Amino acid sequence: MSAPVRLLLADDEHLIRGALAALLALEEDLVVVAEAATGPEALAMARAHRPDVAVLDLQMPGADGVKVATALRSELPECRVLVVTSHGQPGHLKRALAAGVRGFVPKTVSARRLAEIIRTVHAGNRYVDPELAADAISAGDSPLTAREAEVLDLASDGAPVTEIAERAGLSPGTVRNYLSSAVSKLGAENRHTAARTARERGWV
Amino acid sequence: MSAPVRLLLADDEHLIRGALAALLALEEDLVVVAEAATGPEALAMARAHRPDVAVLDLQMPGADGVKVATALRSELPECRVLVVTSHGQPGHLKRALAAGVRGFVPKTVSARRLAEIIRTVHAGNRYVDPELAADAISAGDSPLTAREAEVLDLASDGAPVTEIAERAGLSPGTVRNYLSSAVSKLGAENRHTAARTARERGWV
DNA sequence: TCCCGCCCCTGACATTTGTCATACGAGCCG
DNA sequence: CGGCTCGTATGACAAATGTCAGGGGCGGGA
Repeated sequence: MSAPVRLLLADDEHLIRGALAALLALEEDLVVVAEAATGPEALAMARAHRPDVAVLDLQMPGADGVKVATALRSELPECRVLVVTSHGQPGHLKRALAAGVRGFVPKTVSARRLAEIIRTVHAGNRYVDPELAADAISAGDSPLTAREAEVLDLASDGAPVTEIAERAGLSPGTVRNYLSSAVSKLGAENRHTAARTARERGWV
Repeated sequence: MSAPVRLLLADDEHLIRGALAALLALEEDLVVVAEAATGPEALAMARAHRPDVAVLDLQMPGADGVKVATALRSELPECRVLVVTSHGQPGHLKRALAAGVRGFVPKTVSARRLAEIIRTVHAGNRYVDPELAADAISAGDSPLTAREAEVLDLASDGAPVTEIAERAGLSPGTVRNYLSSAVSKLGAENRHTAARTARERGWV
């Protein structure tokens, strides 16, 4: 038998992380060499322990899984990254893939299945949960231009147009135009629903 | 030694649920007698197995932990309920306590700690995570009247006033009045931010 | 080269909001 | 009973927003 796969586990929920570590430890060919509760901690641990596969939660304080993956890609290219997510939005999938993530799975999979996927990823293959992939494909590509997306993003926390304009360095009229076209492209009722659907689809 | 504590575990994330079951099984006085992935399933399992303590995730498809807790309270009053949450909002805490939940903890606790808390709850005591409790206390009581809260809730998905008025069976002018007073009470910029802060504080 | 799409802006308009004053009935407390 | 708050409603006005119709400038592809 070859050397075991060395894992880094990063999740902010202690309960989950510990439980996961325990379950994965049952697999003979897997060994958890490091754990982290935050994005920066995950990076530090990765540098220190150089795992074969990093299993990252998407939502972590400090820096999310995708950010960590991006950093890892340049610092430790030989370390494969597998992202695990609670309630997966397709938008994150796209971002994750762009960041060089090799696997993307929801937490609804079983531990046994996760172990298999870890092996798959370690072998150099990719794995994306079929359901999440379908969602991402059905969401399609963003019809929004860069500016429209930016403005919509700034609008998503309910700020008034003047503030958006200021933050984007645009004239208020321009902002309204972008918002208007974004809303019509998304078939939304108003900018708030537009912002939400754009976020759901991963277009912002 | 007395009989072991019989547990129901409900969480939609298979990974977590399985891992949790495995960890809790390590404790000699705890035994997981049922697992569920959705709210309704949790209820059915509880009816069938009559556990001593139900450990419920706050977020589940079908019916959330609080809804399940409410149902359990009337159907199986002798079953203690412990709610576990990923990223706890104080609002849910208040709702949960009102529903007769005996314990409320974030998933950042360790498995060992969780086991202790399960024992505490089983003994008839209450346990609320200190940090979450502090948040809830600092959030205070809702300054909103029932109608204001209702209207704000309907407004939270970005619907226009006319639609809110229709859905609430009110005149549009009245809706605007309520919205206006709610916004000023919450010190918000507009109804959207007001709706969000109200939701964060658990006032809707 | 010319055209087209995107970016940025302006101005004008209709509609939707937020805000205020005011009103009336119901229920509650002193 | 007399005030009080709450729910409900109007009407009016100001401000914000959504929608159109333009018009430059710039870069990339036919």
